[in-house]
Amino acid sequence: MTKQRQLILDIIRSSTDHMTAEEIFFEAKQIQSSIAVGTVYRNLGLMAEAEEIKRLSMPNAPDRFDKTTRPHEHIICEHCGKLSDLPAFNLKDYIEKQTGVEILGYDLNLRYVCDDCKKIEA
Amino acid sequence: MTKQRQLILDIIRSSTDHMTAEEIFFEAKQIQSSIAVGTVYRNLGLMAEAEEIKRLSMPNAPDRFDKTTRPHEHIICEHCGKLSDLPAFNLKDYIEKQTGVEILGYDLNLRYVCDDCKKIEA
DNA sequence: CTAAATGCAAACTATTTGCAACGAT
DNA sequence: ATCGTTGCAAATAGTTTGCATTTAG
Repeated sequence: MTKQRQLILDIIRSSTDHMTAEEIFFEAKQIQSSIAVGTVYRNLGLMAEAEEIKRLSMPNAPDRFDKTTRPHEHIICEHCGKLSDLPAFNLKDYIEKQTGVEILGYDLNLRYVCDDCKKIEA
Repeated sequence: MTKQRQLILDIIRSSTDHMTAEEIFFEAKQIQSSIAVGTVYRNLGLMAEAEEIKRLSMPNAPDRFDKTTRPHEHIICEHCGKLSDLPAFNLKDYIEKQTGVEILGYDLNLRYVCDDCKKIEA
């Protein structure tokens, strides 16, 4: 656990958002200006692998990193792009029951229009 | 409808697989060697937009293109990487019931171990 | 005829990697 | 001393774009 890795982890843990590697890199630079982008990517990969954080892959967008590793879902507003958490709702069981296939895991991104954008639309 | 666009569409429609842009490009080259990679990407984007085909975004992998636009799911073997179709099972309704949120759409990738790989493992 | 699409090449975004120097044990 | 990690820079993968030329309607 180097100070760079600790710094990256602290940034993710203290963020309310799901940050991209680039965002994490810029925040890290504020604190340790010598930090390299490669170091950020390397540590994000390692920590995701070790399941200390979770990597979120979004279609046609940079990966984001989630401090919460316990199960929950993600939903993205098609208007403003805001990404929010949704409590887990046992999707794995439902899918296994419906398909009869043993699911090891899944990646899910839900799309909607958030309340703020709905107001603007109306 | 140019001959390039028709060619790309024919390749997708006649494939059993979910091809990447690169794979489509190479197949197209066999038939029209002058075709440019930019043309392939441009047409794939336009046809996905027009919902003549469907773009599949997989984590850490190039996009794939699906001739089938009617609802169904995708499942990937963690061992051999084989991507298969799964019949639709009303996931949107289930999610809307569970979350109380109106879902416009979703991207889902399921992970499992396919039968062939299970045999090899055992 | 003319607007749209092509081919080509260069640009771009996100990410990975090789390597010499550095740092923790 | 040693082995993993860093910083740096160059490389890579996938995709997009500007522009002069060609083509479809």
